Amino acid sequence: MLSREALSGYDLKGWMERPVGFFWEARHSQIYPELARLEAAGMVSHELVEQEGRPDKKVYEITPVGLEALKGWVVAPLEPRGARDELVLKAYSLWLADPEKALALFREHERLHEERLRRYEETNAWMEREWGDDLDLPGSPHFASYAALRRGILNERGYVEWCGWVVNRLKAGGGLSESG
Amino acid sequence: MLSREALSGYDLKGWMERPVGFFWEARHSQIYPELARLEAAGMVSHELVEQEGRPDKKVYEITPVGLEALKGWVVAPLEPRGARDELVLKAYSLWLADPEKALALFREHERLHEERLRRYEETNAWMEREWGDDLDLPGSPHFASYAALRRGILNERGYVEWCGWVVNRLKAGGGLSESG
DNA sequence: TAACCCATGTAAACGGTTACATGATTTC
DNA sequence: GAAATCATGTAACCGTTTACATGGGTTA
Repeated sequence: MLSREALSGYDLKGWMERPVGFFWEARHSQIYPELARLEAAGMVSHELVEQEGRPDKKVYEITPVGLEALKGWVVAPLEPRGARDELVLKAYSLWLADPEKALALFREHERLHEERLRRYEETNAWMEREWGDDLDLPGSPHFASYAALRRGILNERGYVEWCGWVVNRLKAGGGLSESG
Repeated sequence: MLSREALSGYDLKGWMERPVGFFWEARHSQIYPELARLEAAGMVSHELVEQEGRPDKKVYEITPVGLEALKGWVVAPLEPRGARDELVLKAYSLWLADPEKALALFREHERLHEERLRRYEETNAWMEREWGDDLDLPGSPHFASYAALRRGILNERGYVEWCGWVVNRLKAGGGLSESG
């Protein structure tokens, strides 16, 4: 985020909510110590900006050292972490569940992911309208934002489809495995 | 897992690798203390099984108390955690990357997820062949395993598609945002 | 004889969350 | 008068990972 523009800890927290929150999140209690740590490592530096009518803020920018480190990290090899999705974990124990309650749970999550998908697709449309040709240029930050969003959309689509599938099976469902 | 059959810590570790590892993972260093904790809480109990030619083992089974707790947990509400996918995080900084190296990274992950997808689909075919009609019964553990696997498949499909999309953009890519 | 499987644990470190803590300004 | 926004931090806790630790049996 700091490679795109200079931001305060509070700004970073805000970015975490909307565009970046689609694929990463962090609380302010993680952000502030991390900024201090990065500054001690020479990756970022800050400037105190005095404001009127609101608290002063520390605006951070990335240093040349930090930028080089970031560039290295981007293309560094990465072994994919094993997935950890609690709803899928619940699905694995679904055979033990009260069918009514299970149905409600999966319907709720279907709705939730449909809502997310809708928001992502709105953002997608906004990006295409607003940023147009930049989205074809891999050297543009707009392209990078768009790429991250695309992943979110495909993920949510799959999730909605899956929840729908589970809901249908539960609705049709023949009760327990042996009894009628 | 213990609600399906009685297992040792080592067995649980094994299950984590193949069928369960598709959606959850845990190291043995987490499993053993957790079993002890669950036993202290009355959720599971163990029996020492002596073996010849190999170390003795502790076989754990779920208690009635544990089973009730599990049934409650399955249908308990769950607020979805924000996604944390490091490759998507890298994608967000892709505009800073050496295009050659970025291409290699995403090609590698495309391959990796294609491979996973293939394995999942093989397992899927195996389940349909082997378990047949059980897969329609929400009260059957086979149905639950199948449901969890379905999520993995949809996820991998989306991932492969996304990596392919990024690779294509990088191949076509017009270099930096302003220069030629 | 080296590597791998079976089998079970502990200790230190790390990343992240929740809760604690403060306080002025603006909006409802 | 209450709630939300702006703004920054710390402390305790918790789940997880990495590394440490042991040791017999089997397979290549």
